[in-house]
Amino acid sequence: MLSIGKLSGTTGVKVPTIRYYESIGLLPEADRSAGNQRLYDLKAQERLAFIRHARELGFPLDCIRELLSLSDRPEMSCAAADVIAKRQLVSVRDRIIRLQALQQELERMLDQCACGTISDCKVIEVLSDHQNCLHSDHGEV
Amino acid sequence: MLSIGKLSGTTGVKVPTIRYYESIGLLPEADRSAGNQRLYDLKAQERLAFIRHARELGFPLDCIRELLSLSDRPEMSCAAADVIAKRQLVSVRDRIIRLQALQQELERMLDQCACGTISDCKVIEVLSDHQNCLHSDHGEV
DNA sequence: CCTTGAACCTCTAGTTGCTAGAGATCCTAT
DNA sequence: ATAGGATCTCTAGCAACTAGAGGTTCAAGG
Repeated sequence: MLSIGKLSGTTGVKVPTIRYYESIGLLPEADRSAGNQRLYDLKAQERLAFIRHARELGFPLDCIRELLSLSDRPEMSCAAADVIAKRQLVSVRDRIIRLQALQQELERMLDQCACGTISDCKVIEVLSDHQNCLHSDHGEV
Repeated sequence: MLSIGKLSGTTGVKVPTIRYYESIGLLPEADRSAGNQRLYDLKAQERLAFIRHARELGFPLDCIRELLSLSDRPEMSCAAADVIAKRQLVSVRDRIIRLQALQQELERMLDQCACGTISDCKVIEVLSDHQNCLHSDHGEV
């Protein structure tokens, strides 16, 4: 059985984050030592590693919650898991597209700037006047 | 002089967001009508458009605060504005790289999945076992 | 065995950039 | 004059944590 600190060490998830995951029910309530300190077994460790990996892949916590509950039902069809992953892929692709547009806009802005005074700074100018902008709608990134 | 609703209409920034910007000092306190309702002139409108455009380009509010204070000093060198924009460009590029790694990982995960039951679902498997993963560190996206 | 200090505990509050709602007031059009 | 939409202030909530206060427990060294 591992202490929360060791668990943190083996999974790379910070101690307060582990407690946070427990508090929102993503991890089950941990067993406690005589002195009320959390103790974790291998299963908890695997569950946390799963969460961490999914977080690294950008899945929001409620998707992870869903994926975890799916992984507890091995006999079910994996279509639901696929749907979640596909949704995530679409969102990642979308964010890439948007960010690439931003990148171009920022590059253009910087390329044009002769680096004189603020009054003829293209950075400020482009930001001030939407007409100078190639794109009309960026949306959230 | 425009009401907050009209200002919202012309700039595309939602009413509560405008009030929020005022509350955090990004916009100056607006003049008020006899009945205590906010009134905006052209200058306020321009300032808000600036903010909106910078937000669309992904600048965080404290960067925008800095850019706004720069734009108030037209005689200064625009080097500082360039630094902020370059920093933003670096961060955008970095996020693109990370997202592209995620995209590949998700694609690989989905490609491998034969869509049977959860027990042989590659999506769940990849998430469960970091060894199945091409990338070791994704960091925040 | 005792002490020291690191690790742990709970709890609250802060972060970023808003958004949603309650309950009251104002303004405009009929 | 009144109906309704728009505005006002204020609080609370969202994601996904992070930071800090103030107190307890554990493990290693003397």
